[in-house]
Amino acid sequence: MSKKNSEKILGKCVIQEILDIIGGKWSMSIIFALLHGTKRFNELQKLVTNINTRMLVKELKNMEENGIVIREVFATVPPTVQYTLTEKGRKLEPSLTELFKWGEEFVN
Amino acid sequence: MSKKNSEKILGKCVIQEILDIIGGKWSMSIIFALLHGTKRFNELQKLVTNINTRMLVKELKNMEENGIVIREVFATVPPTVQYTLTEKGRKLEPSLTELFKWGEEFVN
DNA sequence: CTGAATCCCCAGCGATACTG
DNA sequence: CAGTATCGCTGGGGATTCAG
Repeated sequence: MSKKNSEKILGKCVIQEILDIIGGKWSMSIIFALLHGTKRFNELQKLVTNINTRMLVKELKNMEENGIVIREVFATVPPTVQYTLTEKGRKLEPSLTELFKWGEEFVN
Repeated sequence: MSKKNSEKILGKCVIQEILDIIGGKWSMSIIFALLHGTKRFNELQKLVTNINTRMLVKELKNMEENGIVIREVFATVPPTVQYTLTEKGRKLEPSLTELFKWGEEFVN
């Protein structure tokens, strides 16, 4: 990492903005779950261990506003809602992969 | 990312443990600052914009307990304390670099 | 099935003043 | 210089219930 970049990070606080988007307790887990493809609300709740309805709704809404996921509603009975990662969301995969590699090596 | 890995992440909540270590508001900024080498408490406070004494102390202590940084005290007058990234800490650089690349491309 | 609405709690964070 | 010690807040997060 160049010195120029580190100045940007610390000076303009890019990190803070990044954390606003994916720093939530469940954001990264949700993104992970969506990396394998579109999921329904229901499926996400099962995949992301211990998350409750309220937080899942909240994080998904937040992620939608930040252009990380796309929300598609189908007027069926019962209702069906699908969540899909956007390009912006999918491009987080390298970051998450690196973090995960680090976790595997050093956590515990 | 393999399906096997994603199960580990979501099932055993590795992400949560990672976020416990580097999910704090200032942790990543501090690590960034330390990537260029050992820094004194004083220097860190100048480099990490807008952080206050209490939080800097707290994060550094937390990072020390998690084996991210090493704290060295010199019995000089006035006192000198140096903080240095450990191997474990330095190996976070790829993750931070990826996150930063993403931020540069998509934030704003 | 997919949320919206409430209520509530506490941990994370900030500001400031003080000390060896 | 490098922290401690207090005080206070606010908002992130949890549990639960209701609704279309």
